[in-house]
Formats: sequence, C-alpha cells, structure tokens
Amino acid sequence: MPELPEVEVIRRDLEPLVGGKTFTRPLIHIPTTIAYPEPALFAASLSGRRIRSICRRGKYLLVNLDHGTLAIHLRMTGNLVYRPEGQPGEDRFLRLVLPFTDGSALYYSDMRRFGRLWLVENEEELNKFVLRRVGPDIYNDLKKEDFICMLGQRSRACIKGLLLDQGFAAGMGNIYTDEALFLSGIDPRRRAGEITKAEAEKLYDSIIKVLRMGIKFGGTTFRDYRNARGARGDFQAKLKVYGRRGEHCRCGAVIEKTTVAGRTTCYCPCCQK
DNA sequence: AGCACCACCTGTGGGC
DNA sequence: TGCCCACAGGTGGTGC
Repeated sequence: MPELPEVEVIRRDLEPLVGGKTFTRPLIHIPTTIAYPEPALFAASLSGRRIRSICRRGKYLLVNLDHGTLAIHLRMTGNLVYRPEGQPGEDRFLRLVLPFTDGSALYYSDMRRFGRLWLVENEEELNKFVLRRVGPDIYNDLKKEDFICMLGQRSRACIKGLLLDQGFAAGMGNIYTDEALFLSGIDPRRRAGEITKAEAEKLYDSIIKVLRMGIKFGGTTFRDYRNARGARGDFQAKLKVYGRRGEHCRCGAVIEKTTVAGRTTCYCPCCQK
C-alpha cells in the first residue's frame, strides 16, 4: 500500500496530533505485528515514553521518543489512525492500539498483517534491526548528481527494478515508479546503463515531481490507504498509467500492462522508449 | 550482480 | 448464483 507520499502524509498529519504525548501500555492483538523486541518487552518498554518528533526514511515512519525510536512499516495494507479520547477505533483488522496518557490513541489496522513495528533504544539498533538495507530517502536525501552516478554503478540492472530496490534509494513503490517512468518517457524494462545523462536528469526530476504531487493530493487510495485522520487520498485520479491498462494515453495510444521486476507494470508503448 | 520464485496474509473481482 | 483462481500498494530469503 503506502509508498513514500502516503507515509509522508501520515507523518505530517500525525506530528502535530501526537507530538509531546506520552504512551501508556499498548494493546497487542496480533503479536506478530511486533518485529522487535519480543511483544511483552515491547509493551513494557514503550509505556511511559514521550514523543519528541516524527520523521521518515523511505516508507518507514520513525517516531523519535525521549529515549529510543518507534519504527513503523505499513507494508501493503497497514493503517495508522489517531483518535481522540471517546472515539475508539474498532475494525475487524485492528492489530494494535497505542494509547496515550490523555486517553487518545493510535490504532494500527492491517488486513494482510504484513506491517511491522520495532522499538529500538539507539541509532545503532535502528540501523541494525530496521534500516540495515535501506538506502537514502529518495525525496529528501538524494541529490540529482548522486542519483545519476548511482545509476551508472548499477548499469546492468533493469531501471524499474532498481527504482523499487529500497537499498538503492528508499521510498519508491509500484505506483509512483510507473508514473515517474511515464513522465520521463522511459521504458521500464531498460537497463540503467542504457539511460543517457539527459534521460537520467529527467527521470530524477519526474520522480521528485510525482512524489511531490502525491503528497500534495494526500496520497493514493485504491482500497485501503487512509491518512492519520482516517481520510482517503486523492492522487489516484491524477495517475497517468498505473491501473489504466486498456485506456488511452494522452498521445492516443493504448496503455499496456506487462510484468517487470516481478511486478505488474503499466506503460505507454508510444511515449516510453 | 541481478533476477526469478516463494513466503508471509486476507480480501476482492473477473471468468467460467 | 457460485466457485476458483489470479492478483493486490511490500519486503526478505533462497538459489541459480
């Protein structure tokens, strides 16, 4: 589900809602939701900690506490919704409740149960248990010249697969990758080494643009995505190729669907070469 | 290095 | 109408 824009929208919603609040003991309905440490220790340790700020790296939400960090990855169908006291959130996919001392709480729901939470004590643990194979955030921490240089170092890799590789750069998922490749006119099956410098520059600009627009429109909701207030995103209406197989591109050609890097891929055979 | 395949889960939509 | 299969926004492990 959530790619970088969706996680960023949640981060921006959440920070003013929960910044400064102190956790009480979590209610863990599905123990496998807790990746680290073991659920009982997670629950005991989180209780009493206060939120200082919330940041993001790729698709990871990083809740900075007065001591340590709560890391959250929503994977495909995770939702993290804030509700004030007196408005408890119950749905059939509720996996975890993170209550605060003032009676409000964060409700974590996840139909497919792929999402995970970690509670780490310091930077070293964060890098060891959570961000071990996560590259620089493609939206905030990767300069254009570094991106172009990195494409050259991975010249044999298929460009779509590379953009989806979170170790290369963090944040791109299937939707925004297809959209960025469309905007830059690049066929998703090409190897990184075949992309010219001018194309690479355009690709970088397209990535930043499509992520910025995704954030501006509140993310993409096909089915499950909700922001921290439970509302849907609107960017799905702006998508040019993703999910539009069989429809006409603005050039008149029919948008095609194929499999690239093991993922469903939509592209315009006329605009993308 | 790069990639294909499976696993983890549950639900939905399309085809027959 | 109902069943079955393919597929869904992500990632980690294995093995070629």
